[in-house]
Amino acid sequence: MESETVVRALSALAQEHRLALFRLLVQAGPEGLAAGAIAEALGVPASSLSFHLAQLNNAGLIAQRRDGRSLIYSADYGAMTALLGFLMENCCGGAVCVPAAPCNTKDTTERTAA
Amino acid sequence: MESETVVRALSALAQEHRLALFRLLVQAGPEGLAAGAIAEALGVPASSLSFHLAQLNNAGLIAQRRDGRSLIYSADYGAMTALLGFLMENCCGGAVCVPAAPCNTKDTTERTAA
DNA sequence: TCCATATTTCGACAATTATCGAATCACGGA
DNA sequence: TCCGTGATTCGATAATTGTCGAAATATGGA
Repeated sequence: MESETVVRALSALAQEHRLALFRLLVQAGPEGLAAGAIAEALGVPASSLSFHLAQLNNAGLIAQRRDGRSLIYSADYGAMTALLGFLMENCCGGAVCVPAAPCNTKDTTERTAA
Repeated sequence: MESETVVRALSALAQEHRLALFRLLVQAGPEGLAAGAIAEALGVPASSLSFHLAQLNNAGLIAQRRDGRSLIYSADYGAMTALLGFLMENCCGGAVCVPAAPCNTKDTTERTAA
């Protein structure tokens, strides 16, 4: 995982609305939520939400799929796992002290084993 | 751990120089590094570095102590652990799937067990 | 085809952030 | 006390980010 990728992911999460949004999706599970439902849950105007969704999507933290007229967003657990792994990777002088795979979800992306 | 605290911590890490700086301190261990040594290692002007150190310090991610004329900075493993714990806390529908205590270091601050 | 709905893109503006030289502060040694 | 060094604060500037209404795009149904 590259440093630039990590910075983008951290930047994406480093904002009240987006942090709340991401956590909402994490809790919603793989089924995800429609953009409209998220906007209502967070009390954010649609255009603002769209901006934040784009940020998270660009950072690779969430996935997008279409269902009829709705766009469904869901958290990418694999990306989150990779991020946490990176942050821990040099903890205690280079030894990974915790298995960097918190959840037994089928990762949608690479696992960055190296 | 409050959402605002988390955002501040993530914001602090969401910057190339600060991410590199924090990781440098994490690798340096509890002994830490003097500001000057960090500036040289990262190739950043002293005043710029001071700004970034203040950000990380304000976010509670690093600790500061004085040794003669030098100010020594070191990573706060407890804060990092708390942050990772928060990010995982609602993973998989509310169950913490990994013990949120990656390292066997004596935490310098509170452990936020709750 | 035409309309209604779901969502994004555009555009303009306010607010925050990063940068870094110069000035200032803090400490130790002579 | 006075000087030198390590580090921070100040101040000005450039760049990035967040906000949200209005307009545009995409899709399904009549």
